[in-house]
Amino acid sequence: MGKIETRKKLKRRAILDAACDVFLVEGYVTASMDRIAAAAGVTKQTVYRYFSSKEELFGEALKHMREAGEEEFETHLTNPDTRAALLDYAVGFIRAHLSDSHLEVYRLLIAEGGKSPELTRTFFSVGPEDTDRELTAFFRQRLGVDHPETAIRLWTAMLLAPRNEVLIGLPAPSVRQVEDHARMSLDVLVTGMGLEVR
Amino acid sequence: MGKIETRKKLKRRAILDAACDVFLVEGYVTASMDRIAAAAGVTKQTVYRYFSSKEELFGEALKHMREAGEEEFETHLTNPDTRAALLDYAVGFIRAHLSDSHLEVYRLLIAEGGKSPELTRTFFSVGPEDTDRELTAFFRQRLGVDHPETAIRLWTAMLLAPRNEVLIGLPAPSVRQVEDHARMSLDVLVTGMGLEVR
DNA sequence: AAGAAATCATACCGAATAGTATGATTCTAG
DNA sequence: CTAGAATCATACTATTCGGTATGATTTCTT
Repeated sequence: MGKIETRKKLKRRAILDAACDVFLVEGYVTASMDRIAAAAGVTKQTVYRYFSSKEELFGEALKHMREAGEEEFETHLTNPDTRAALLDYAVGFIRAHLSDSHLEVYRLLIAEGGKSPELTRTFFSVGPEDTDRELTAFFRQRLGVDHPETAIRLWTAMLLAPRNEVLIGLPAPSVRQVEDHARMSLDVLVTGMGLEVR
Repeated sequence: MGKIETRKKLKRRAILDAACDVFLVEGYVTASMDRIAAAAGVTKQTVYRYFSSKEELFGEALKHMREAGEEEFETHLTNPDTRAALLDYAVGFIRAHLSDSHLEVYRLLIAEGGKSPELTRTFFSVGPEDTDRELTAFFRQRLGVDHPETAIRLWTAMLLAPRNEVLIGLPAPSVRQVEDHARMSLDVLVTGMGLEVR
């Protein structure tokens, strides 16, 4: 019983997967429902049985991406060695933001975000919230910073430098360069903000 | 004599101006040659007399934007007060990158840059080069930093935080917030890198 | 096995678009 | 003033795309 239910869910997933692929590669405007249907191994009518319009499919595909793309580099924050915890977190953060999937999603959202800001806002407002909370707690408890928002903001900005460079066509940094950059950013943050890393 | 030459140049400029406007607002795919022609107060055939295809027009429009959008916040670097020079430079830098025109160009390039990386690369490789050279010289001469690349990279990254936030739909910072952010970034840089601001 | 739901294959509609064609009209050069 | 150009106005072609319609076929339920 309920066999058709699971089949339905599978079809839905297949369509969403295909939609993500096609949207990420081609962008919202260029991607066609025919191509998405073909990529899902499904007829266009089937696509329309699950999603009433291209716009709705796009929105659901974005949700799908977010759910699929959740990373957990905040686990590093449990390391008792404070400096190692921060360094590992930083490297994980940078690497995640340099991954193809992250870059593609970011490109897509920035591109389409000009016309529908709510979309961009809702997308970005959900993902990082947990991580942000954990990081804030870490700064408070382990570094003794009462209001760590500024420190986190500046640190994050420094960590995102490689991603922003890659976005404008510069070559991706090597593993070694990522580590160096993480170390450097952490040092500047710690010294610059007068933090005590015991 | 040569009256027709100037008329030709004016028409060309008018078309390029219109193309920039339309491309920036609608994006490459959505923008139509009909609308661009209309915005330029010109027939589509006239557009095609000057530019052989939409793609060529897009490339020329990008060049046009770059030439039109050159800012000179590096003039602040001549201020004999070192700290004031850096602070004014920072504020100018942030404000420029928060302007609508900058944001729009950035969005357009990031969006279209996924498919044609050379375009993005060439666009960004020309503009900031002068500014970068002056800033490098400043760090060397006035701050005594032999290899200021890292410092400049981290500083720039911090300064770009507001722009990246605006890009993902967060509200634009006030004038006061921009100044505070510039001050904070400068302090963290100076202290963090152990620079001597005399 | 039989009826119902989902899916397929295919064709179609209306709108939009890049690019071309043509003939009339305006502007410039000599 | 006149010849040649640039431009205009308009229409056309071929294609693409979002979305719908239809009738056949497969898949699940009972």
